[in-house]
Amino acid sequence: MRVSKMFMATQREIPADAEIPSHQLMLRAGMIRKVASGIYSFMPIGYRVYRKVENVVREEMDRAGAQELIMPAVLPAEVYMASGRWERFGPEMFRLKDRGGRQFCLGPTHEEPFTEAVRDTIRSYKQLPVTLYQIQHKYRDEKRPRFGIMRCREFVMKDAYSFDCDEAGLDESYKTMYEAYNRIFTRLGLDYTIVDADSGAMGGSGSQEFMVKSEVGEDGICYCDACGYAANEEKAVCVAPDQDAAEMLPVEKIHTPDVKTIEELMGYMNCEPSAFVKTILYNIDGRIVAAMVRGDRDINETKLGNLYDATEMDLASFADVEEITGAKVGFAGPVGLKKQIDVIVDLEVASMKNFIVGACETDYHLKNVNIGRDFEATQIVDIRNLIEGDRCPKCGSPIKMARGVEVGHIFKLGTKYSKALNCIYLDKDGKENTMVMGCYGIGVGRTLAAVIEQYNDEDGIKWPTEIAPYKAIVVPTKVNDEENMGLAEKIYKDLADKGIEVLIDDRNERPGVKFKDADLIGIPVRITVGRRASEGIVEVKYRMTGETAEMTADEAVKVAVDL
RNA sequence: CGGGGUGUAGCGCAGUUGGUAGCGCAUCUGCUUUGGGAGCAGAGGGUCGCACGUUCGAAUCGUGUCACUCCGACCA
Repeated sequence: MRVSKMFMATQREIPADAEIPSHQLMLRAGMIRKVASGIYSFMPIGYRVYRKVENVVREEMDRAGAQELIMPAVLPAEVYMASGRWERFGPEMFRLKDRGGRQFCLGPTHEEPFTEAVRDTIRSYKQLPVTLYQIQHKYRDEKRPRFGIMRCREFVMKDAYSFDCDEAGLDESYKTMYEAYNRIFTRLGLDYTIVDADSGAMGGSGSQEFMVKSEVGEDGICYCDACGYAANEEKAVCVAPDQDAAEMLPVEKIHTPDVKTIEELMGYMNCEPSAFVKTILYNIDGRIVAAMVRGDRDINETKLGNLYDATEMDLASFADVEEITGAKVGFAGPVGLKKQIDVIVDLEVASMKNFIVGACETDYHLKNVNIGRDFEATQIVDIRNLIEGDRCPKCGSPIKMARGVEVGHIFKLGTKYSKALNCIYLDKDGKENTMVMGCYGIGVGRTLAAVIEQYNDEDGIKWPTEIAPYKAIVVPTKVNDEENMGLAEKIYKDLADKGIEVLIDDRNERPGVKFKDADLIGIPVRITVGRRASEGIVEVKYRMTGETAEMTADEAVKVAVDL
């Protein structure tokens, strides 16, 4: 490809609304264009890279025995109604109507259509197991699209679904995908971690996420260097501390006018935040629930929500809080609630004695409160976030925290969808059984962005060879000089003839401009034809390392071929 | 969903007390230049997000609306 003919416009200035390196660089390199919030076009350079990522994914899925097909992006409402997800997805689902008023949506994920397809095709255990996949656009009307292609409303996902006779089969299929994922992310050159994850809205018995460690990651990762434990913050298990052996003291009511936050209370009562227990009221699918964690801890809404199989949860409204506690917001506590509600107590709180809570009376707190004596817990469970330095649930060593970008997620779904959609097969005995499913996703665009996050410098992108848009770029420094340009053209032709993806920057621009562009779009090898063109000597520069070397044109061709 | 910010040329931005719009980069032409985003001279390009209002007159003031964006959505 000739750069002079290429549909590409690089930009010198950083677009104002791009926050993270991958987003800025993709815009500057002219790889993508925003069409609306969270909706992007891929321009030629960007699309080349995108297709390469897609192909790595495709090759490894095929190698693992999965079969590719494609489902529609536009799906009728009924497809999601049997599983209950038409309602459950809520406002995240893009919905539309056809001219006859029938309801459709843009598919946010495809468990249902895949399950239907298998249900309608497979009758016998002899046809199982099977793993199907597609690389298809997904649509989710995200609350907050962010970071360019990282979190989009329209995005491309490779989603695979496995169907097995039983749990043991699922374990096998899952393992096969697990291995395929490792090959994919390794081939893409990513530094990633596999963490235990919450199965969330997908349901099911277990799942793991493939996380690319990155400052800009939206997920918190907890990991242990000592034993290798790694989990998403949402899922990371907290260990119950030792029981406080102190004697129970008599409850005291303390006047605390206008003291509503833990911080104010600390100052007022001259105590550490760990002496308090905060009682937070949630509205979980219309039901008000109290959750209690130590004053300096954070409630893990995922863990709490899972107790109730929640679809929607939020903090209770002020009105609800006042009605239930009989006090203004800020004085909620487990003692003296005006209505009978569930009180979920964090494991850690259960080990505490004589703590301070809101009194359910405006301007008062209670001191020396104890579980069992002063109030009853509905459940004592782990509902807080793990924090750096907490004990590892596996080996007890201090836990470390990092941020990560979730590029892949694998789930053991079990029979959630197969049961709902009646996806059954006949076993050896001619008996009907429900298929056991797994599902496996990779965000193609997000993975691409994650690669850039890990491979860039102040000059631009440094593509790993596997997914570089072109392997090499030939840069003649003087396009009007016959000798110079002639040699450049020869190298270009040699490489092209050998099937190497190569660019020639034949623009009548100053060398500096060409170098800047080559660096920005991140071509792995640059072959500069310059001063020593008459001797047949060129300069080879490696984008990844910055190394340069002078060599003959033929040697340079060989370098690019051998890449 | 809550709060903030911003909408002026392809990109980044300026525009004073209201008087029909400017800078840098990019683009086009010419000459010079040619190893890290060149110089000079010239040129083209804007319903000032949209609507309504105030006014003799609105990019500027008011109201509404849309879009984009950031923070928060851990507060008891």
